[in-house]
Amino acid sequence: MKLEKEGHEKSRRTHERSEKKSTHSSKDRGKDAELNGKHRHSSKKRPSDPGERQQESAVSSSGVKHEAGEADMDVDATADPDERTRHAGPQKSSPAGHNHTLKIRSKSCKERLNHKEKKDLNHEDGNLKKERNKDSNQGDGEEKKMKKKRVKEEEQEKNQQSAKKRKKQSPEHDKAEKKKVKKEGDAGEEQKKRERGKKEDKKDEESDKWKWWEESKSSDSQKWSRLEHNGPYFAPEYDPLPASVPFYYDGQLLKLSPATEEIATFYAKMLDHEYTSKEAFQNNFFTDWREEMTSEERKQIKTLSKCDFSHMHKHFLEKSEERKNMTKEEKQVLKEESSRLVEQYGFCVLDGHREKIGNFKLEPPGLFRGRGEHPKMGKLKKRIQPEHVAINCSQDAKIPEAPAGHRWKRVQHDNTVTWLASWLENIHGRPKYIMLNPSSKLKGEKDWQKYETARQLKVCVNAIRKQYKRDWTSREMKSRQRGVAIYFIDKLALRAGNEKDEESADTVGCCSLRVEHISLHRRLDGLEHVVEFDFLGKDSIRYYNKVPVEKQVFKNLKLFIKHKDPEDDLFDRITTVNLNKALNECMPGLTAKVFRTFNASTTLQDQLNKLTAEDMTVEEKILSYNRANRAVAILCNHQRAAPKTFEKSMQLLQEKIQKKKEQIEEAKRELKAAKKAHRDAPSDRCRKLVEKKEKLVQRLCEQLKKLQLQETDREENKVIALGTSKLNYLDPRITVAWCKKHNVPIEKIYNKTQRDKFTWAIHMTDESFQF
DNA sequence: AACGTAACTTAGAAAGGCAACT
DNA sequence: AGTTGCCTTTCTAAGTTACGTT
Repeated sequence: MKLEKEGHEKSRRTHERSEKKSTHSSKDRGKDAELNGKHRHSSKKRPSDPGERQQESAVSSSGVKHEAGEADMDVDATADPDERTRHAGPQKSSPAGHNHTLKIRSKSCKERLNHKEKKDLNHEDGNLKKERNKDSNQGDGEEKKMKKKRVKEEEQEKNQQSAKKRKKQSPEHDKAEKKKVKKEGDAGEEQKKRERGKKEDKKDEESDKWKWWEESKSSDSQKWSRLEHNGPYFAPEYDPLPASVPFYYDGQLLKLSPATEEIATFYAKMLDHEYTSKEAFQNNFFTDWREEMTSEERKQIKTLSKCDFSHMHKHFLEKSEERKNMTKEEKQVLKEESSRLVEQYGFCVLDGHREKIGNFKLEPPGLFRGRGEHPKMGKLKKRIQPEHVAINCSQDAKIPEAPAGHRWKRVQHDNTVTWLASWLENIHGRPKYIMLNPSSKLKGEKDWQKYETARQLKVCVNAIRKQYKRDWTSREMKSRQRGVAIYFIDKLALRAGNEKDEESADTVGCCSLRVEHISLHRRLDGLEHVVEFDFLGKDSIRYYNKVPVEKQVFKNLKLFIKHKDPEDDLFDRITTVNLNKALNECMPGLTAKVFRTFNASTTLQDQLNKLTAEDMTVEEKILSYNRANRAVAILCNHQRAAPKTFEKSMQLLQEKIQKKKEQIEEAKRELKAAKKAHRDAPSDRCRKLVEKKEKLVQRLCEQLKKLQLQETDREENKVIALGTSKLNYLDPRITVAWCKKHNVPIEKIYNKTQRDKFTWAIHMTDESFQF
C-alpha cells in the first residue's frame, strides 16, 4: 500500500509543476495530494524501514521470475565504451518544433492519473516480493556520522597549528593519502624547498609557485589555517548619461532620475538582443523597473512599448565603437589600470602563499538573463552594497576595509569553507561567493581528489553494474527504477537530475525525466529495443539520442510508463538523494556525478590508446587527441551554438577544396601530356618533367586530403564544445602522460589557463600513467 | 523523511584579444 | 591599415551534493 502511495507522491508533484500559472507553493502541494488521493493513506512519509516494506509486498508472480532469468543472460552492452560514444550525442535538432512538443503539458489530470496509476502499480507491486537483501546499513551510517564528527572535532583542535607544520593525516584520509604521498617524507620536502630557493632568481615565475602537491594532503574539513585578502572589488558607480542622450515616453522627452535611468540603460544596451523581444523578459523588466522609479516616474511611465530607448541604444553603440577605435596608447592605459586592479584585489594569501582569486569583481547590476525559457528573465539584478557582503578570513588576518562610509554585512573566520566573500543574489535569493582561481591549491587538491574517486570507481564498477542489472528484476519497484536510472547514468552519462522549482527553466536530468522525454521503439533502424531520448538538460541544452538497451531495461521502462501521463515522472519512486545514498553504499564517496567523470576519463584513455600510432606526425597525433576529446564531449552532450560565421567559413573552405581539386585535374592533364611527350620522344628532359608533374599531383593530393580532413573536423565540431570536458571531466594526468609518451608538447593541448589549472598533473605525471 | 540552505562544480555565451588575411 | 576569424578569458547561470533543521 505504502509503496504505491510513494509513487503517487512524486508523480503528483510533476502534475502540479505543469500548471505553471497556478500559484501553488510547494507546501500547498502536499495538501492537495492528500485531498485528491482519497484512497491513499494520509501519511506522506515514505517507508524507510525495509522491514516495513516486506509486509506490503505480496506473492511473486511467474512473470517476474521469468524476467529475472532473462536478465541474467543479457550481455553487458555498457562494457564497450566505443558503443557508448557511437550512440550518444546530439543530432541535428529542430529546436523550435522540439520545444513546442516539450512545453505542451496537459494541465490537469490528477484524478485520472491517480486512478490509473494506482491500479497499475497495485498490480505490479502485487508481484513484488520480499527484498532479497534486507540488510539496512542504517547502523553503519550512524557510525560513519559519529566518526566524521569525531574527526571534525579533532581537526578543529588542530586549527591553531601553522600551515607549514602540516599535521599527520586523520584516520579518515589515511587511505587516500598513502596513495598520493608515498614519495616524499618531510626531510625531502625541506630539501626541495631549499633547492628551490637557490634557483629563485633565475626563473621568477616558476620558483614562486607553491608545489602543494608535493606536500602531504591537508585535512578535508579544514580548508586553511590562515587567510587574508583585500575584499571584493565593487562595480563602479553609475555614470549618468550626458544630457544629449534623450529618453522619450509616448513621444515626450522625459528626464529620468539617475536610478531609473541606470536601469533603463540596462535594457537599452540589450535592445538588439533577441531576449528583449520575449514577453516574459519585457514583463519582468518592466515590473522591476517600475519598482525602482520615483513615484512621479511611476505615475507617468505605464507601458513599456511607449518607451523609446533607441537614443540610449545608439549612444552605447557609439561608445563601443569609440572603444574599438582607441589608439594603442589609450588601450595600454586601460590595460595597466585593470592590471592594477588585479594586483590589488586579485590575490589573497592562503597559508603563507599568494593565491589567485577567481572572481574578485562583484557582479555589477544588470538584467538577469537566464538560459532557455527562464521565467525570471529580464528581472533586475540589483547593485551589491557592502552591507550585503559577508567577509571570510582568518582571525589573525587584517580585515579588508569596506568602502568609505560603509560596513560589511558580517566578518567571519570559518576555515571549514573556502570562500572569501559572499552575498545573496536577489533573483533567487541564493548565495554567491568569491572563491579562488582553479590554479589554486584549494581547487587543485579538490580536483585531484575528484579524479581519484573516479579511479576508485573504475575498480568497483563491474560489481556495481552487476548489482544494477540484478535490480532490473527486483521485486521492488523502487529498486528496479533505481537500477535503470543508474544504468542510464552509467551508460549515457546523464546528470543526476534534481527536482527543480517552477522559478527556473524546465530542464531535467536522469531522476527528473518525465514520460514525455522518452519514446520506446521495439524496433528502430534495424535495432531492437531502442529508447529515444529527447529532453532539455542543464542550461536548456537539448539531449537527443537513440539508444538500444537491454531487453529487461526496455521491459522495465514500459512498466514505468504504463498508465502515466506524459508529464509524469518516469522514475516516480526515486530521488537523487536516495539514488546517491545507494551509490554511496556501493563505494564511499560515490555519487551520480562520479560516473560522468569516470566515463569521460575512461573514454579518453581508451580512445587515445586506440587512435594514436607511433609513426604519426605531431599534427596527426593532435588530431587524434581532438577526436578522443570529441568522443567525450559527445558522450557528455557538451554543445555550443554553431559559431555565427560557421556557414561562411565552411563555404570558404569548400571553395578552397574545389580549387584544389581543379588544380589537381590540371596537374593530371599536364602529367598525361608530359607522359605522352616522353613516350613519343623519350628524352631526359621529358622524363624529368614527368617526374616533376607526378610530384606535383602527389603534393596537391596531400593538400587536398588535409583540407578535407579539416572540413570534416570542423563539421564534426560545429555544435560540439570540447572545452568543458577538457576542463572538468578529463583527468589531466591522462593527457600529460600521453603528451610525454608521444612527444607532443603540452602547449599544443593545453593553453595557458589550462596549464595553470593542471600544473599539479603536469608536474607529477610520468608517461606510464594510466587512468 | 522532507525541506531548506550552503557550498562547491560545471556550463555555455559573450567579450576580448590577437594573428592571419585582404 | 582594416577586416576577418579564431582562440582565450571572463562572466555568471545552473547544476550537484552535503548538511542542518523541523
